Amino acid sequence: MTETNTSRAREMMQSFWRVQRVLIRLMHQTALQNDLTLPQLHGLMMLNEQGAITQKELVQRTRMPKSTLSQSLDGLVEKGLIRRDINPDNRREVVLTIDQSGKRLIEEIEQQEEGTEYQLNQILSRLNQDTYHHMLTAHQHIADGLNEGLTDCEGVCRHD
Amino acid sequence: MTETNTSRAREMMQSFWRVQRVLIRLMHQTALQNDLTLPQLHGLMMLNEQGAITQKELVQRTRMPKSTLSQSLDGLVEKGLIRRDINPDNRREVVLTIDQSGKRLIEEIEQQEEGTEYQLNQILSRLNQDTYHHMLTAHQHIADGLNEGLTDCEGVCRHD
DNA sequence: AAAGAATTGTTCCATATAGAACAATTCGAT
DNA sequence: ATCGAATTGTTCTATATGGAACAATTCTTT
Repeated sequence: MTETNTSRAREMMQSFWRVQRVLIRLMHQTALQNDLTLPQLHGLMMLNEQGAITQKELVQRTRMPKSTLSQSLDGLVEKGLIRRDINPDNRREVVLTIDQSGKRLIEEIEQQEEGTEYQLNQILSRLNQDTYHHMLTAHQHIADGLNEGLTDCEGVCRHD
Repeated sequence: MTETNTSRAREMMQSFWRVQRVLIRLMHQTALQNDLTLPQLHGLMMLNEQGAITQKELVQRTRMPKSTLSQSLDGLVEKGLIRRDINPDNRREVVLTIDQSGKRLIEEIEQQEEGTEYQLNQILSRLNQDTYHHMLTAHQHIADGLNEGLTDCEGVCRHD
């Protein structure tokens, strides 16, 4: 045992912070270069993968506050990158659909060599399988653990 | 090979995002409960470990923008948690020192059972050594890789 | 020693962010 | 059918954040 377990938290937070700050800065930069905000980029990427989903779902996936999301989407709609349609079966719900131009933009962003995504792929490709997968596993555990702590039962605690 | 390597970036970003959002939210909460902002908490914790350091150093360690830091410190000084002294040997530099009350506050925060640190330790203690260390290693690689990309030579590229 | 460059912090400002109040719709119970 | 509760999004507002201009000091060159 080379170190006490009692302050893994500290070490881990710092480790996380280091990556986090840089990552955010880069993403932000990438976003700006493409005339988007960070939440917009994040949302658009998620939409690109998921196809048509409701705003509620997008909130759950991205874990952004719904107000932030709602406002970000305005910009995306204005630019014609996505569509906001009311679900006729439940008119409270807004269904988000990515447009062709949106898909194209994401593709471009992926290809930009100065872009975060490209750079990250370079870096990650030098990481060995084990390390990479352990990292993902660890993240999963941590995210799950922390979410439990929040006692947020969204979509889980259904009372019948 | 279960998956293509080409889009690790995507996967990794999402993984990171998941943890990040929750972590920030919790830290923020912890900060608020102790009447601090997030940068203040971050700075104070760092100071607690490092002892007396200059603002410049703190910027480097936390990777916060100096403006954010400068403003956050105001609050900490007002509360008497830290001291800002001018370095007589270089009067541009401000030396930050944590006060007894600051140390005490950090200790309290560490102990708070609802606090992020406590919760994180709980979660992390359930993670096996390998996974944990791989994660740290991966983070290190990523942070280093990304920082290179920024071509920021602060404190590195000294021309003699 | 004086002028210009570099370093270190601070202040100002525009933008991003997220909580809270609000509006619209649907669901459930009577 | 109607009222109240719950769900889903939007708008409003206060705060956090970070870039850029600025001020003070030190270093370098002549």
